[in-house]
Parts: sequence; structure tokens; C-alpha cells
Amino acid sequence: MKLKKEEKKNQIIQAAIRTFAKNGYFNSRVSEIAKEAGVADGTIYIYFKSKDEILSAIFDEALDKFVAVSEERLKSVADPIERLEAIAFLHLQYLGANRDLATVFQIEFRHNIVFMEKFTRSKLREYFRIIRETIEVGQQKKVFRNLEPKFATKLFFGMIDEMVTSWLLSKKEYKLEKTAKSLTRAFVFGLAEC
Amino acid sequence: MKLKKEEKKNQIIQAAIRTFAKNGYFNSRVSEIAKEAGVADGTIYIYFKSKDEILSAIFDEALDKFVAVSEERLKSVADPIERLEAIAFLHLQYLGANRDLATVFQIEFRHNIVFMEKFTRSKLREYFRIIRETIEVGQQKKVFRNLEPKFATKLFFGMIDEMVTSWLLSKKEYKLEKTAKSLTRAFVFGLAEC
Amino acid sequence: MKLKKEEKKNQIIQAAIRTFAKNGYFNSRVSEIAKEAGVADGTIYIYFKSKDEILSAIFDEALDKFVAVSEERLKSVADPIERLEAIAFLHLQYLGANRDLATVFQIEFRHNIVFMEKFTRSKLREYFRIIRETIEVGQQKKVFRNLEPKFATKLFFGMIDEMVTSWLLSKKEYKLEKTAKSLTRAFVFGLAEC
Amino acid sequence: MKLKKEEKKNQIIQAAIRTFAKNGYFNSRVSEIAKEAGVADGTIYIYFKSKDEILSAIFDEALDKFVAVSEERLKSVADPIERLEAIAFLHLQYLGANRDLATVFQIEFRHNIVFMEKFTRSKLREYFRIIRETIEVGQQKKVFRNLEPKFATKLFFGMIDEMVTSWLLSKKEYKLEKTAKSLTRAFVFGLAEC
DNA sequence: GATGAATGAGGCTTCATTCAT
DNA sequence: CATGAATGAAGCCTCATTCAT
Repeated sequence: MKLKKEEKKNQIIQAAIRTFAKNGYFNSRVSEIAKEAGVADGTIYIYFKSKDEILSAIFDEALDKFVAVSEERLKSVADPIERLEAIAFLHLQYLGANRDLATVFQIEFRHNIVFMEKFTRSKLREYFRIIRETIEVGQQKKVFRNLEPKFATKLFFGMIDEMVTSWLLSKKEYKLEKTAKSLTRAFVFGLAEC
Repeated sequence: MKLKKEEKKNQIIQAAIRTFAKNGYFNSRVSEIAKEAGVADGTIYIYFKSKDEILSAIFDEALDKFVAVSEERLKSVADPIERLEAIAFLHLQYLGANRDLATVFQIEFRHNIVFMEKFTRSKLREYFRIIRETIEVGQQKKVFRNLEPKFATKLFFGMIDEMVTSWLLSKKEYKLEKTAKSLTRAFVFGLAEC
Repeated sequence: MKLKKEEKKNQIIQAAIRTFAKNGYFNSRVSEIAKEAGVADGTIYIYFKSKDEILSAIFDEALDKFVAVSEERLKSVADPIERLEAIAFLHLQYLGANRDLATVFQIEFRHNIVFMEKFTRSKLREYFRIIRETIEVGQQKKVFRNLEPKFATKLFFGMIDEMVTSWLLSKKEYKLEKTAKSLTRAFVFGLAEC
Repeated sequence: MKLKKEEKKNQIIQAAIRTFAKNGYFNSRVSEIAKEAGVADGTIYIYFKSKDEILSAIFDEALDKFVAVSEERLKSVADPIERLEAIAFLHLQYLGANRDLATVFQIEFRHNIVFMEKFTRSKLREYFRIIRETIEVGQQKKVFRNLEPKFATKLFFGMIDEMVTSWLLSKKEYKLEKTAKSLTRAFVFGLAEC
């Protein structure tokens, strides 16, 4: 019973991801999501208080899952450079595996962060913390030079983030996560000829 | 006469930038823009075909101006690393000078790119080309190693882009462009301890 | 078995009275009544055909009970003035004993009478007849003067009715029925100084 | 210009009165009012913030007008009994002249008073005060006996109010205000044979 | 050109009622 | 009998756009 409820909620979320990916949040109709999910319009409101909350749920769920998976996988990676590569890989793999989810994230997430705030911001902070701590460890180990860690974190995140956006806009089909290695190399060693 | 027309059009654009920055495109009302611009609702439609076109005009104008200014300034900078720094500086300075414009860009631009396409994409391509050519020149001069130029371009853009977003979300007031130097250094020489 | 059914039906009616009293008929939800009654939404529809019918049932039951009680009590009162006072007393006592029921009656009853008609009207007519006949008897006995009986009936009813409404709106707690005596005196002897 | 606006607002109010009278407030659709008024649905919302506010406006306007007219007419009537008769006459005449307005008042007004409160209550209080003061003057002049004035006021109001309701439900067409005289006589001298 | 009242299509949401379990 | 998840019709209201003045 409880399971079935969770199932249907997920069914709606998946439908919403597809719909938002196709038209964007504001150009998506609740009735469209309902149809896509194979339920009546009103059913949506048994599981979500508002259209707005569906979007939040997408973000929350996806971020939760991503952070959980990442922390698990990163446990076994100690070397800072390897960890950065693993982070990039996980990030790219996660979004690369679901183009619709990636679209919703890249297109609607900033909107959400700026205008809605809510929980999302704190979830994201957790992710930034993971990157930052990796960099700090690298600096303690003298693997990385003393660039302000928060600053370096943003640069690294910016690189990854742009790879995702670029992949979404590209017409070519390629495995997004395969860029993780050279991205990390570029971040760590720079563009300069040694 | 013509000038006056241009003036009023600009007046509306500035009002729209403020309004969109405050609430986002979809949560802004045309009547709100009109009030902010000090004109009647209908007047908007003498200068723009639709609400949508106001947003496009903001992007087009801002990009035009930015590319024009940038190309001018970059003429005198030959060294690839200095050019990259100048590009970053100009990008950050341009958006850093107008928080509202920056907000509209960071929040609504991707939406526009994905769902509206139009001219904007080509304007952006021009900007990417400027970065890419700088990198290619650097590679010919053996200053940069042979990383795929388009790939490197995205990484560099991603770094800058994230700096802007971060600045917008930050409560601290700081000159956005002052990060250009260390951003470029990080991009060129990497995070690794030499 | 039958008893149990009657019991649950009553349980729902009592819940509906409380709910309607709180928010009015149109602003009350069937699900709210169900929760208040401690049953499932669907259960309501085993006992009532529609939300509308619950309201009708409240009126019918309350009127039935009131008329039955009144006729019983009035049997032993012969004197017209005493009868009028008894009627007022019973009316005020009945509604004064249950503020929620009184609220539903004063607030929703006219609506029902005008837009739904149904049985209610005839039940009410029976009550008006009781008053009227008392007045007619009084006139035959030369206790009352020859005012048109139906007209006098309305006046008397209007007085009582307004006492109830006023009591509902009042913040003071007082026994509603204690006004029966002076109300009747006022009706019979008027406001004039003898 | 201003006049025209006032005119259209009134046009909508009149349409709303007809619509509410026909089906009651909750069973009336805003679109129905719009059609009846010969305007688009959206136009309603230029003049009123909500459906609710239309109802309030009906009450406020009608009460304002009634109190204003009444105070004017009552100026020249000094004798308490004549004043009471004049009050009853004005009340009955006012509602008797517009069956739809009367319907809305008798059917929706209590709802409004109990669940919405707002200004309406204070407007009504003013009317009650006029009656009460007349009674008090009558008592000082020893025309009336010493019944609690507030209590007497309610009784008088209740009589009038019931005459209106009865007239609405009646199928017979008659001048409502013609009952003012005998109503007042009944109130003042009672039903008893002298 | 400028105005702003008017339009009306269409969105989000509610909720009485049903019915499979 | 009882449940409560599901339905979907329909209402209130918004707002981009038009057009008579």
C-alpha cells in the first residue's frame, strides 16, 4: 500500500521531468504532466500541494540521490586528484544518464535557487563542501597550491556544469562522463605547456 | 525624432531588466514593466511585438555591446594568456557593472538558448569563437598544450560563468572583475603545485 | 443492527451540524464532515445520497423533533397567551440548547427554503399553522383583536427568529429562552404605555 | 471618464444582484454575472478584486443608500410612533421596490454577517441605533413603557424582516410597504383586545 | 504616437462523488 | 459495510494583447 503510493508519486515525478524538459517549467501544464503520467489532473494534487512543489521534489530527490551515491563511491578514493576526477565523473554520469533530468537541472535549477531558495540551496552546499574538502586535503598534502579553496571549488564546478550544458545543446550523442578525465587534468594541471 | 524613439525603447528595456531581475521572466507582468518604465501598457507594444521580444532584445543588445567592446579592447592584446585574462576581465566587468542585467543573463539565458534559440545562439557563438581562437593561437605558439580547443573554451567559459552566478547569490559586495587574474592563472597553470 | 445504522447516520448528522455551523454549508467539505464524524469520505455516501441531502436531513430531523415535542407540550396549555409564550419558549429553548444547530438553521435555512424547497417548506408550514391556530382561538375568545391571523403569525415568528439570530451574533452567554416571557408580553400587549 | 467607470461598476453590480437573486451567491458563476452585465469575464476583475467583493459591494452600497435616504426622511418625523411607522415603511419600501435586491439581502446577508463580518456589521448597527433611539425617545415621552430598548429594537426589526422574507416567498404580488402601518400598530399596541 | 480599459483564452486548483479493494 | 485513492468537471482568476479614443 505504502509502496504503491511511493510508486505513483515517482510516476508523476518522472512524467514531470519529461514534461519540464520538453517545454520548461513555466510552459508546462499540470494537465500535461497528468496525461504523461497516465493519471487524472486531480490525482497530481493528492501527491503534491502545487505545481511548484513538483519541481522542488525533482530537485530534492535528484540531489539527495546524487549526494548519497557520491559519498558512497568517494569513500574508497583517497588521492585528491583521483577524488576530483571521481566527483566530475559521478556528476557527469548522473546527469548524462538522464537527458531529461539534466535538462531540467541545467535550465530550471538556477531559477529555483534564486527565486525559491528553500531546501535546494542547502543540498547544493553539501555538494560544494565535498569538492572543497577534497581541495583542502590536496593542499595539505601539497598536491595543490594554495588557491582559496572556495574559489577553486567554484571554478571546478563551473567547468563541470558547462560540460553538461554544452552536452545538452549539442546534437552529437556522446557519453558525457568520458570528459571527466581530461576535465580534471585541465583543472589540476592547467592549459599551459609544461 | 529617431533618437527619441530609441530613447524610449531603451527606457523600456531598462525597466524590463529591472523587472525580470526582480521576479524572473515568467513572473514578471508586462504591466509591471510598463509601470516601471513610466509608460502605458499599450506603449510597450509600439516598440516590441511581444513580451518575448523584450527579453530577446535585452540579450541581443547586451551581447552586441559586449562583443563590440571586447573586440575593440582585445585588439591591442596579443599574448594569449593576457588575452584570456582580458576576456575574463571584460566578461566579469560587464556583468559586474549591472547586477540586474547579470541576474537576467544568468537566470534566463539558458532558457532562452534552449527553448527559443533565435539569434542569441549565433551571438554567443561569436563570443565562444573569440575565446577559442585565442586558445588556438596559444597552442600554435606552444604556450598552451594541445587540448581540444572547443573543449578548453567551454572549460574557461564555465569558470567565468560560475563566478558570475556565485557573485549574484553572494550577499557580499565585491568587484566581480577582480577575480579575473587568478581565474585565468588557474585556468592556465592549474591547481597543481608546480 | 438497524439501531447501529441509525446511530452512525446520526453521528454523521451531528458532525455535519458542527461543520456547517463553523464554515457554512458551501464552505464545508464532505471530507471535513467525514473526518469530524470519524468515518471515511465514502461512508457518507452509504447513508446520504449527496452533500445536499445531509443538509436536508438536518432540517427535516430538527423540525420533526421540534414539532413533535412542541405539540406534546402544548396539549396541556389552553390559554392563548400562555400558548404563545410556550411556543416562543419551546422555539428558543430548542435552538438555545444547541448553538451549532441554531447557527445552521439561522444561516442556511432561508437558502434552503428559497432554492431547494422540498419537504422543508411543508414542515415549516405546520409550525406556522400551530401559531396561527393559537391566534385564531385567541380571537374567537376575544382575547386578541381581529388582526389578520396569518399576518400576526409572521410578526410573532419574526420576533422569535430575530431573538435567535441576535443571540448567535452576541458574544454574551445567556439563556435564550428566558426572553420568551417578555417577548410574548410585547407581542400581546405592545410597547405602548397602558 | 470617471463617470463612465462608475457606470460600468454599477452595471456589474446590477447584474450580480440579478444573478445572486436567481441562484444564490455560491451557485452563481462569475462568468454568469459577466454575461448578464454584457462584459467579458476579466472585466469584472478590473472593478472588483474578487467575487466575494462584489457581494460586499452590493451590501455596502445598498445599506449606505438606505441609511442615507432614511435619515433624510426621518428628520421631519418627531413623534415616536410615527417615526417607527416611517422606519418600517422605508425599510419595506426600499426592499419592496427591488425584488432581486431584497432576495439577495434576505438570503445572503446573514451569511455575510456571520462569516465575513467586515464593514457590513457596522452599517447595520447604525440602522439598529436609529430604531433604538426612537424607542428611547418614546420611553422618555412616556409613550412607550420601559421595555429594554435594545430588546424592543430587535423585536421590531424581526417583525419587519419577516415581512420581507414572507413577501419574497409569496406568489402573490402586493406592495410590501402597505403593511407598515398595521405592523407598527401591532408592535406598539399589541395583539390584545384593549 | 500614447493610452489604458477591455478582452477572453486558458491555467491551476478544488472537491463532490465513485468504486475497486 | 467501510474505505480512501482516484476522478474530471468546472470555477475563479490572470494577464498578454488589442484597439477605440
